[in-house]
Amino acid sequence: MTARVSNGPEEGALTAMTRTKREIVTEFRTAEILEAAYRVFAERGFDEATMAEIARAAGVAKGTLYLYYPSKQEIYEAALRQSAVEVDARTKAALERAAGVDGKIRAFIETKLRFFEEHRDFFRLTERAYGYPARHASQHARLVDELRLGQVKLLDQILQQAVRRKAVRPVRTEAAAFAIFDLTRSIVTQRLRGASRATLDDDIAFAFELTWKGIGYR
Amino acid sequence: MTARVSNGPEEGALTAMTRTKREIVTEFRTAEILEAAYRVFAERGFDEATMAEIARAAGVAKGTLYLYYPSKQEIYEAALRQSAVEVDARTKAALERAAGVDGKIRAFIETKLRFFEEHRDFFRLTERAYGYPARHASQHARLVDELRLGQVKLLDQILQQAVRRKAVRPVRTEAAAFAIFDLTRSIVTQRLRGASRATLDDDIAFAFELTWKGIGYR
Amino acid sequence: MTARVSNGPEEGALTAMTRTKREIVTEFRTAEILEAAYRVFAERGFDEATMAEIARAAGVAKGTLYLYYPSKQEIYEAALRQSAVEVDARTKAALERAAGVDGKIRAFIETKLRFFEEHRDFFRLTERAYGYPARHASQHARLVDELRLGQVKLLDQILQQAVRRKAVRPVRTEAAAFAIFDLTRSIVTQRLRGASRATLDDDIAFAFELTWKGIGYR
Amino acid sequence: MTARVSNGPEEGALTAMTRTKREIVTEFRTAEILEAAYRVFAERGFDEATMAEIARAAGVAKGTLYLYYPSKQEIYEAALRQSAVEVDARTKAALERAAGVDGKIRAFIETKLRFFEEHRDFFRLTERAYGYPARHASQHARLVDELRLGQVKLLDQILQQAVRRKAVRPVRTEAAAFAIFDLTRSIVTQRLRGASRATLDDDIAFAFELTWKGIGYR
DNA sequence: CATGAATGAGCCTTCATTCAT
DNA sequence: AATGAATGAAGGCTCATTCAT
Repeated sequence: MTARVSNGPEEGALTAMTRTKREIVTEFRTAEILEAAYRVFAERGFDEATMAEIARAAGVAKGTLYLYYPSKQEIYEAALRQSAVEVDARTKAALERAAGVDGKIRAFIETKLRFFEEHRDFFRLTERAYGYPARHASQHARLVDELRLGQVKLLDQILQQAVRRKAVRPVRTEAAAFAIFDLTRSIVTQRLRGASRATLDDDIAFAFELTWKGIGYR
Repeated sequence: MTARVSNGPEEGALTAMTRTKREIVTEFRTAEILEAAYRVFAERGFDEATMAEIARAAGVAKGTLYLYYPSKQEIYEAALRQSAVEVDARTKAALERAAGVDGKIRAFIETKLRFFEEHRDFFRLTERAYGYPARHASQHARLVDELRLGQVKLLDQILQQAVRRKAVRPVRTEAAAFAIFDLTRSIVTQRLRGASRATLDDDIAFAFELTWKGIGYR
Repeated sequence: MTARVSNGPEEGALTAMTRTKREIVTEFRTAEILEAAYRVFAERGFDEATMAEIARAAGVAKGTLYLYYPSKQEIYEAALRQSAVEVDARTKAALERAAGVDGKIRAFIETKLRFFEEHRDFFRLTERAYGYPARHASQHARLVDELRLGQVKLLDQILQQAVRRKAVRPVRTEAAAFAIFDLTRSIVTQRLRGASRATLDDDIAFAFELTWKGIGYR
Repeated sequence: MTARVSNGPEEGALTAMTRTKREIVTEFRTAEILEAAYRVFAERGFDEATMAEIARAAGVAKGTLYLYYPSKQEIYEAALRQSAVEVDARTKAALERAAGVDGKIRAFIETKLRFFEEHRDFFRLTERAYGYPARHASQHARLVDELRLGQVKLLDQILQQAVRRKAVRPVRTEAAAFAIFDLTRSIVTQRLRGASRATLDDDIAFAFELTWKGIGYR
């Protein structure tokens, strides 16, 4: 990650290389484990997933998992968080590129649908997270809500602006933001369960239209 | 299960009485267990719930649970199913009473919101069900989908009629039905998480308006 | 344990019998487990002892252990405590029976030596306890010290009386009590390690004489 | 281990120097590790101590420990042995300096009390060793007994001489040696547990007097 | 020589399910 | 029919030891 200028020609270079190598290996392992955990948690859910299975999926020994994460719970949260970060980044980028309130809302819907179309595990992971056992609720529920609220806020801000500019009717923006968020989830669910026979574009158009008319353009 | 041949008339009468008693007790126990399971599963989720806890909540011994249900899994499914039956019944009744497409859709939303407002456990139980481990997926996912589809179909039929009668624009009715179903879930979720500070009536109005405008009245 | 007077001749008797039976079984199991734990802990020490081994020694399944004790740690403490209680009881009884300061000190030594001669596991269990890991120190060390102090106090009281009556020279009684206690331990250790080829009576006489001369008879 | 044949004189010199360096480094590392192991084992006991902790305390990597010792067990034994060697050396020196049977016994007690007063870790390490798991008993118990016997023999020889010279009554010398050894331990234990409020000199005097009267001077 | 990442055996504990009473 | 004691499989986690760099 960080380039280092060394004075001594060999020793410096060696040290630099060693460090970099280690960092690379660590990053690689971390990513590998997360990727595996990702798949396993999506497939099984938190409780049914076993560390043995995650290890197997990651191609490492059980003990190795604990070199990178202190507990099953933390692997889970890391996987969840990483997923969220990726979605968030994509969504934000898409929203910035898009013009107009309608453009932004459509972009939101489209990004989500396209993203989850390719990353089904991700969606299942998130989806499971909502109905999580109460025992870990304090840590867990907070995280899930946080991630969800991040997304909702993006929409909320757009809607607030839209209301101020009278681009839509004076709707309760936060509630509407939640609604749009969940409606998008709804469409994704249908697609992933194979319930929707429509094309992706059709589903995007459908979701947008429903939303756009719902919140009342002028 | 086992047929019993009785010789005398009195013994027969006795058997009949006994049977009836048994049946009553059985029904009573079954209901008691289900009610307990219901609360516990809603509180803990499937994996975190223990048979011991359910037994305690039901006021019976652990072994007794197995006299009425063959496994934890089946208790869970029975609880889920019973919940669904109750919601279904309420919804159907409300839909019958309501007049007009708009009236029926509003009734659908209202029924759900009011019902879950009072039966939070029920909602949590259902909500958890969506993210259920894949191990039991074959049995379980099918059940959850079935329950969900039952509700969606009610909406779908209303929408189909509405489209035919040109009361709404020609939307893809099934997809719209799913959307309305999930939008309702969304509002309930917000209310139950304490996120919505609006009155129940406001939320009902909000959800209906969004939907109604969304599917495009004329 | 507690007798119950029942009014109904049969039902009462049945209930009473059932209760008693259960209590007996519970007591039996508890004793059985403790006895096994006792042997295993004496043989292996706390850390090297496994629950599996204790279960095997007790003739029950691993899970059964947890029906009677909440953790390995608690089994250990219970074993230790029971041992201590037994020794204490014996010692106290012997001290009461004995006459005179010299008689009581001799009785203390004799009781210990005879008891440990027959209950070697017990001694090893206690002996191990002194060098116990610091992790559990708070709970554990306190218990061990408590047990030890109980014994030392018995001796201390005798010595105090003896000093007051000028039966021995004005020695620091508590320190002397500790010394007598540990000297007894010392002799036991030698016997148990097979280092002493003397008869039990000889060892008792030897220990007493050393002590008695040490604290200074007149 | 492996002999190396050197061709040129310079290379030989270099090798010699390298060897010396290596030996120095090896000695240094060995001492460093032992010193660390020493502290950690005293603090935690054998089982609770981890190789990682010892490595950290020694300022080396875990793997390095295995370059100097083949196993945890052997590090433990080496630490124990080294401690014993130090005590033995001190004791022998003190005994040689002291005159008369009484002087020697007093010297024995004094040396031990003073030494442990400053090296509490050492005492705890030794103390723990007595209650060691039987699994490694063959190797371990033998070592502990050996160390203990070494000390006891020193006392035994003094006592034998004293008996021969009729400086004390004709007591069983080995048993008395054990007793003196354990009585010293007892006093140390009391001091280290903070139970004794007496000065070091008082405790030395107390222990000596008890012993000296016990074995019966004339 | 030194390192520390990787390994995997092993342990405590939980809990669904069974079965004798 | 009801009980709850007993079972034992399974899982998260630790840590001594190895080995590629």
